[in-house]
Amino acid sequence: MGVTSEIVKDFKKFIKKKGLKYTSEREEILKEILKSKQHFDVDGLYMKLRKKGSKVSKASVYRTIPLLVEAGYIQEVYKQDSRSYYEVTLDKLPHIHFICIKCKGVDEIIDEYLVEHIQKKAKEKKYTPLTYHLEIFGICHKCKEEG
Amino acid sequence: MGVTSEIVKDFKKFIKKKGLKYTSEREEILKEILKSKQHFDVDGLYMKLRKKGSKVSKASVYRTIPLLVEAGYIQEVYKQDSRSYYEVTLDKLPHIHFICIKCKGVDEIIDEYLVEHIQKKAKEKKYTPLTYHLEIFGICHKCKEEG
DNA sequence: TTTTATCTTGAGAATAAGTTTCAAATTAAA
DNA sequence: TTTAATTTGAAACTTATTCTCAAGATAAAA
Repeated sequence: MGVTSEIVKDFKKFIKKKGLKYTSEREEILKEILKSKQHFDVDGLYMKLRKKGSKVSKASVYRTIPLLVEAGYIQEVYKQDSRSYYEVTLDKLPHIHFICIKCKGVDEIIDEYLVEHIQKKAKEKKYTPLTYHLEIFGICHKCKEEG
Repeated sequence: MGVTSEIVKDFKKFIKKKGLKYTSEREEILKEILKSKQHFDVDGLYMKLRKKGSKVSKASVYRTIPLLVEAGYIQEVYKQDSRSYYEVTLDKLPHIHFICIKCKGVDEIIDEYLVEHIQKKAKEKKYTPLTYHLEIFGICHKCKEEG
């Protein structure tokens, strides 16, 4: 059994546990998302589904995403121009985004130390963390050299 | 001369340098923002101005904020429900924001350990960090208990 | 299988933050 | 002043996301 079907099975269990109903639309959306290897937004995801003949509505995409976030399969990684971008949570490691204020370039690293640190801090505050962003705004090496 | 009038003077210089015109609206908005001791959003700031009799428009508030960000007096700290929140840039210490997705409450802590850690990571990437924010979206203790 | 209660769906309307438009007002240099 | 350029307020516009609701799907129970 592949990783995808494993996740699909778990998602079904998750949906049931919440007293919700497992639908083909929810499964379709999850499967399409699992194929994405990069950041995605609702519009792009919806387009991809439509192109392959899916009849799923944009409203359903919007409704399914919070479930997938809650289940831990995806997470919001950043917002840009009032649009949210998500990615598949392969591991639970948060990304650090280095955003250069000059060239607008985004560099991304994964930081294992941060995971534990955030879990610890959240515990101190009695928070249940679902997703988190760390953005560092600054100047990249290249722009620094160019003055 | 107080800190505020010092900043106002600098802002005027900044505006002039950009070839723009220094207006009473821009000064009014800056002064009101400098009074804020917490996060603020455009709507709240606009309300405060109106309550004290200001005739400034919301459009002008929206137009002035990017200038103040560029000048370095304020920074965006997080976005929630497609609304941006800002704060006065007093020090460069990063805050950790715990944002409850249910009650919308924001809890803030300052984490000195994180400062060093980020400096280290930035150095590895040859980045010159200017400011950074860590936002943790989740569910607070109170909302968790309430189900 | 049929019933029944509940949930979900699609389509489009509604919402709301932020942007844009434009004529009138303001700025500031000459 | 005069004049050219910028800014303003008000309202229209844009657009991501949410909401509404009737019709359809799900699943537990009969």
